[in-house]
Amino acid sequence: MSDGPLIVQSDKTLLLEIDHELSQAARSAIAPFAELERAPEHVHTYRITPLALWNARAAGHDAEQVVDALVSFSRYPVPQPLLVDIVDTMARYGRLQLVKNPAHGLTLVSLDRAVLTEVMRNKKIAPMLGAMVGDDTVIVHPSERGRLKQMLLKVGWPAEDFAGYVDGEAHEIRLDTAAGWHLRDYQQMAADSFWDGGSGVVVLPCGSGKTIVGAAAMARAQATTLILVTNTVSGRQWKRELIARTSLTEEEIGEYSGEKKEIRPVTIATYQVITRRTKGEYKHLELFDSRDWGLVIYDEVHLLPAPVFRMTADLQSRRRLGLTATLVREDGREGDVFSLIGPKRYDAPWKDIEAQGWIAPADCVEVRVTLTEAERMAYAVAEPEERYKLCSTARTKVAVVKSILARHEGAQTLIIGAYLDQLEELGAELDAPVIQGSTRNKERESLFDAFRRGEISTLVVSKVANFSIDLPEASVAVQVSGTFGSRQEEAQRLGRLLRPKKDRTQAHFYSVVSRDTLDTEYAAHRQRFLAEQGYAYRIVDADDLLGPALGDVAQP
DNA sequence: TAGCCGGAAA
DNA sequence: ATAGGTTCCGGCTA
Repeated sequence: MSDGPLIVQSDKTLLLEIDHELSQAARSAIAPFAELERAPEHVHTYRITPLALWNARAAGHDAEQVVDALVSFSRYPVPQPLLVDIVDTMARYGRLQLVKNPAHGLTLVSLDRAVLTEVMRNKKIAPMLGAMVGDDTVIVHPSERGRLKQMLLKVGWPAEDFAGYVDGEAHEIRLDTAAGWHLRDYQQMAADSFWDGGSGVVVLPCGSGKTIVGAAAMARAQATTLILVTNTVSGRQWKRELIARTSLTEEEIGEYSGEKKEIRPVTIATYQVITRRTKGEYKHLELFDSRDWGLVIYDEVHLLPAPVFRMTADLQSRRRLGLTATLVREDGREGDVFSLIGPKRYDAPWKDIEAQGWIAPADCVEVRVTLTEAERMAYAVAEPEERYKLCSTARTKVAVVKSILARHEGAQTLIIGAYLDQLEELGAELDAPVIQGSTRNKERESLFDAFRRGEISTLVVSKVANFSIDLPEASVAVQVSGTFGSRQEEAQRLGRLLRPKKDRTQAHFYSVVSRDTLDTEYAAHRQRFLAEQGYAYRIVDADDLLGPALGDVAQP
């Protein structure tokens, strides 16, 4: 095709022309194996990475499909060396296999003698391996299963793990569908492809019911389950949901958190509490050994802290399910998620779930604010480490936030920011309560409840809202500042709005950004993940907010 | 003695 | 690279 939307370059970047009529089709064709790097107005840049290719491979795509996607949407002839490289890279996945050998236990097998020899010679890998048995098989110490996979990925020969899992202690868990609900198609598919794959990650948008996918996995496993979550409040949401949707009762579910230390057939623990150390010793490792867990679920797997990676390396014989809305990590440890939790087993584009009506459509607007002369000058002379805070917390934003609120009078609105001073100021100006880290769990619950009941219409929240807090009624969010340029943060924040609304109306997400400053740069970086999911931000001048209603602003 | 609060740690 | 969130713990109050 000579007029396709895609330009394929030999440096492994793909340029996608957004205004082309086939751009959507091309986007979904390349999404399984390419990562979005830049998303300005007209041309988006994707990159083909080895990890993305291996994920595609684990998901059942073969090199032929990848090549076909590139060739059919490409405007110019696709560089032949790139195609060869894609075929070769994809062929690396699974050349080595971890297999349980009836006589020798865990083994690493390859029909390709040279590859096996190459990795056996590697100084870091050799100590994990035992004796050769036969031409193509080497013994692996079972305790090195996870670390070996990490290393093999690092040297470019990711192993496919066929060594299987222990069943764990049996425990009856059924989905309680009597109450007139059933698994949605994508939830069923996610649970099935996780189970068939053995271990791995399911990526679904915020608000699409990831907990239910976890419950479905538990019902498949029929075994005791350890669920790891980011904080106590989210753990309690899990518990409520499991009681409502499964045969599990209150007594069968334990909370292992800062406040309680219950260990039950299904135990929900916070990452914080298990990574807690006293005198350098991990205090709560007992949790992993206290029961013969058949399944470990990692909620918000994009936030998995380093010590949990280390512990997970020792849990390779247990089935592991990672759940997240945004697999991108800001620390570049995607490879460790791949080797220790498993490949991506299922993901659905946010826009597809939206089209099916399971999440609310969202209108994303970046509002550009012009700083006052004084603010601009303060920014100009500020030390580099002060600059971001200065521009993102500029007082001029307050009036803009007010005018946005005026436009959505009566809507349940969240004001989200990263700096507490700014949030306090906004709370005072808007006469709205502020929820931050120091807000006690009890008060949080009561404020969130009041918000859910509609008694409070505006809530100012700090990074506490980055985690899975369920606020189905929120339909407008105004972001006033963020952490660095965190893509997953932006996605989580938009995610607060995506539970479908009763009247099926759309959600509104505003990002208020100071013009001509770092704020704009970071905002652009944060938007990348959502841009990849097909959320097109409109940029609106703050002054225009005083003009015609936003919905009437002409599209560029 | 339970619950609340503020500070320290990682 | 920074600010902020989380948990734990010790002191205070009723």
